[in-house]
Amino acid sequence: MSSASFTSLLTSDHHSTTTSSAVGRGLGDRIAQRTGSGVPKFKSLPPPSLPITPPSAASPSSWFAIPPGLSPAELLDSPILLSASNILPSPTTGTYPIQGFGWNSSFNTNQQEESKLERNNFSEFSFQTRKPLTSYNLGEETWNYQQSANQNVQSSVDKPITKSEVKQMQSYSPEVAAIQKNDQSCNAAQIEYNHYNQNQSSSQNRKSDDGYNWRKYGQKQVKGSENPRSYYKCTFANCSMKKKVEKDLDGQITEIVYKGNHNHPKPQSTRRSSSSSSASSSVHHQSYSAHFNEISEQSYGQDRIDSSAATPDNSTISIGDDELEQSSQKSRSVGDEIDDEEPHPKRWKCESENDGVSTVGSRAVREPRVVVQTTSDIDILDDGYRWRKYGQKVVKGNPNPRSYYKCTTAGCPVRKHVERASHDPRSVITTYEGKHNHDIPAARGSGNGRPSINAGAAMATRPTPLPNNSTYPIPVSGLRPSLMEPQPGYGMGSYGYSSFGTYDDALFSRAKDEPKDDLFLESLLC
DNA sequence: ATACTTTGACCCCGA
DNA sequence: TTCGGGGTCAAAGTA
Repeated sequence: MSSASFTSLLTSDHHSTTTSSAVGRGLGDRIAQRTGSGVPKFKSLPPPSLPITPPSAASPSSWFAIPPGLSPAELLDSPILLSASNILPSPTTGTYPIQGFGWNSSFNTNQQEESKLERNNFSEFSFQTRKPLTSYNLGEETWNYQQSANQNVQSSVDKPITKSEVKQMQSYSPEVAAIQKNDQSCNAAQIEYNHYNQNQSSSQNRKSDDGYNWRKYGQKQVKGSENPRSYYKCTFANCSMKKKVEKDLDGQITEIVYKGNHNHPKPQSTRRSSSSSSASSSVHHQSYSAHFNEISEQSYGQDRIDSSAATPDNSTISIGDDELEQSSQKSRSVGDEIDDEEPHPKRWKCESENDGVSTVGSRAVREPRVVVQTTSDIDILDDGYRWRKYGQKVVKGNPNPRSYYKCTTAGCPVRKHVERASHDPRSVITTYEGKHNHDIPAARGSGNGRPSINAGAAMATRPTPLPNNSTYPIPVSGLRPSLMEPQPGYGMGSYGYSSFGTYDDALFSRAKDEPKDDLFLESLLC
């Protein structure tokens, strides 16, 4: 949970043994062993990921941009996999998008490819490299980090991670588990979407198959969208978990927003999926689903449920299985229906505000935006301060909701709001109001300021503080504020920035929208 | 009879 | 202060 743990994990490339040693023969060790380097566990872990693009809607090209002459198989072995293009910060948290490591290919994969996937557990990482990797060179330090991530992922590809390894990691490395938690929440949320869609299309089930029982308590037509929004509460006694689901006119989910936390284990399924086609995929899915545990465990999982049958020992592994399996099944089953013609990628978002890890990405229409809001509504967001979300609204002239945050430090007047730009849905504008009258708070449970992966790179790209009430649309990509170390005095100013759904988008949007930081831009484009 | 969904109305909060 | 809209309630409807 602690951001410091996050930091340490991600900066421990060459020191990973300090933590991995405790993991025993866990994933980290094995990867480190194979790579000869440490394992930044967070990124080396199987990608959490969301992006289970419904094949029926998503163009493969939206996930794969395989250079001419290269085959997917070659790409699997290519070090450019999981490039920075996949690592996109959240507009609010600035944290890396889990979907950057998306499993898209996994879920878009046909059965022929499946054997490969089974051999290479992590071959389902997203290949969302729409532009040459060089475009994403954000500077040496950042790049090094990415390389490190790539290496580790590559290593993962080389050797599947076993369920036991996953469990070991979870058991012995709480930091990893904490990080994974966020990832999985996103992953699982996306999975849920697919699962949901699957059931919708097949049986018109109205119940979402995230493993929990939900009671619909309202539906509303929200402004700025033709899609009705349904409100659900978890039916478990005293559980505060809610979710909002928006569907388009076709009944496809376009957005899922989770809020709160389940205060109970996921109810045990009373109907296990017995889909035959996925024994194998289930196996390989176990590997990564188990990596990213808690939220997913809380929020998503097995199919039909019986609330009364909740089990405390609710294995993440088993939880993930059905969803992954089924989403995978669906992907396979409709793989031929992939729509290459979707002209306008639609945003999706997955974030766990509570833990400061979120994802933002671009995907094809019909993929839901998935947001996970945990109960505290307080978090260390992108800038190192703690924010309490106090509102959200769709404002006039912009169909996109604006999140409103207050700094949680007593007496501090600073507020900010975040919204996706109406003129360019790929960009998110954060506007700060006021000045912090205090230093950046220490991260919870740690002496460090906030989640940080690469302080050096972060500092090199950190936006210049702006005057009050500023709106400063610059891409978060590369800035990765949440990865930045606190800087004395930084918090005394205010600034804003915007982020973009895809790395390449960010680059070009930045070029267009943010001409101020030429050096930064150059570093991106060189 | 029970469980769940639908839907109109109301409340609250932020613009 | 007003207004609009998101979120919620709860009665009615449905399976």
